[in-house]
Amino acid sequence: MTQQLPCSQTGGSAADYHIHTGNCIDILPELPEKSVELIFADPPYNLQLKQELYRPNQTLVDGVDDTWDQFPSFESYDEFTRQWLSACRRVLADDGTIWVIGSYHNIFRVGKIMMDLGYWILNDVQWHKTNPMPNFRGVRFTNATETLIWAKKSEKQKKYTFNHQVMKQLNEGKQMTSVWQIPLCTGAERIKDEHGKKAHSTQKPEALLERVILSSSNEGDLVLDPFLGSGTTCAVARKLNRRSIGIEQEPRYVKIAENRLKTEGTQ
Amino acid sequence: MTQQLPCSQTGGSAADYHIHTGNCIDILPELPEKSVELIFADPPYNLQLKQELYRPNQTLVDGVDDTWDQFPSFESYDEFTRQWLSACRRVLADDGTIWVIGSYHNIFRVGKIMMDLGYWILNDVQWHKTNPMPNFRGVRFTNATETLIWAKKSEKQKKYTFNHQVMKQLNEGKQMTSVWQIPLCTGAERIKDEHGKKAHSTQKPEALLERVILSSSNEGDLVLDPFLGSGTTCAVARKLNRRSIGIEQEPRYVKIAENRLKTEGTQ
DNA sequence: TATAAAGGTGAATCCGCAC
DNA sequence: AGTGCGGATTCACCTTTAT
Repeated sequence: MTQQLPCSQTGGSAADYHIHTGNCIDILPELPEKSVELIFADPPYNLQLKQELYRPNQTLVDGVDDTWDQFPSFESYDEFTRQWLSACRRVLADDGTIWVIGSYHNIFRVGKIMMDLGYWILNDVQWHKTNPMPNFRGVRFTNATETLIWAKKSEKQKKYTFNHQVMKQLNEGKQMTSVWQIPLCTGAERIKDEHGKKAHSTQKPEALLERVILSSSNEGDLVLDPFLGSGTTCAVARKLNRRSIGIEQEPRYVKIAENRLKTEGTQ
Repeated sequence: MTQQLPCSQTGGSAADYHIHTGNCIDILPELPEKSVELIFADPPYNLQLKQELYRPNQTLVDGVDDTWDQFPSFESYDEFTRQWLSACRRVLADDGTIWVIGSYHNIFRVGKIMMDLGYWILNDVQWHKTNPMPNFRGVRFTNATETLIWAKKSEKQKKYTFNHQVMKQLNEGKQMTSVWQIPLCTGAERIKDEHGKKAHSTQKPEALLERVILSSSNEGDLVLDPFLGSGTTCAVARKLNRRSIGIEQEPRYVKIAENRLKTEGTQ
């Protein structure tokens, strides 16, 4: 079934990747049930954009609609969140886990909906940015973290992958905690466009994905990213000998990701 | 109106405190509207601990099994949360702010409801515990944080207190970030009962409250804690010359708090 | 008295399999 | 679903006891 969808793919090795162009809410139902061992999701939290794209009854929003209550963007964002999280839960294997990253703008809504859908939280990991953007006006605390929710599919789920010893080794022989000190993705790792500007506004550091993938999947496992963006998940998955599927709606990001994987693959 | 409620109180100074015995959902409606400059709330987390946990040396972990932390369902917890947060919003001054602390068990639900009620999040501060309890079985990451949501009353609110320079001074001259490294409340600071056991299962460190109160209130301001517990908020508020109101449902905790304030007051 | 060793403990959603 | 058993599993800090 996957092959019927428009996608770029490699073939043959234990680190194959597929990239699908489109909305994950449309594409995920075409993937086989329970076929994915690990999901990493970095969903958008641009409420304004989402309000333009979705509403609870699935129709497109065009202009002012006075049937909205006082929190239209929250409601539409919640509906969007419920849909992609539900679609992810269908393709997640019964012994799989999911990671979702977000900031205080969206992570509370996302976490609440994950709980409502039956996901069972294992940890809330804090990505502690060692070089955060300062709050120039001094009106708040410098926002130095993003939150990753790590969850299994259900409360009753017995089996899931956690490579405790691998994490311990990455932490000087001591048990890894839920606080990960990792710098922002900058410098050579940050992908630039033809004008030298950053090609993607929220490119995640590979070090972050390395911890996610190493801790909660094994070699040969299939990893899914429903909001692939610049392709970090597929790139790190391949480096660590995991298979991967990426889904990305914006053709320009798909191009960036494909080029990144092609380039890095020849290195 | 406050005086008509059963409460213990001091009189006269800029650091007066009042402690009310009862459920904050019942008591808050009796307090004047918009009368409080700062709220710190440490509500039940609804931990849902379902079994006993032993350390590797076979000793039993003294978990939080208090009945006040038990809720029959997410829905009932959400309804409870909506009620106390609404009641708090009524008594909060139009230029005031609120802090709510929680863990991954509850903070996503709390944050979502805060947003729905119109609160506008300023920061999600991470209390990074320097000495957390390890994950003894090695099946998850050591849970090393609790989350504090700091919010103003509404998106449109222009004024609120943030003592940027005070925070900067507490951080070696550098802008304070949203990650606070503070140890657990242990040792002499931890209040013990007559048997030498911890008097409250979730007593917060004074260092945490100091940052909260110093950053977002001024001397003479009125601080409210709707879940006073062992009285840390009132104790720190008095030390920092803030007036305070504490509400606590459990008579045994009220006694502890009153005794703590009486004792410390004579020092 | 000083130093070392031993013991206690913290908001925790903490095992997996065979029978 | 309940029981029993083999096996893997812990960090920082404070207090108490021992040398």
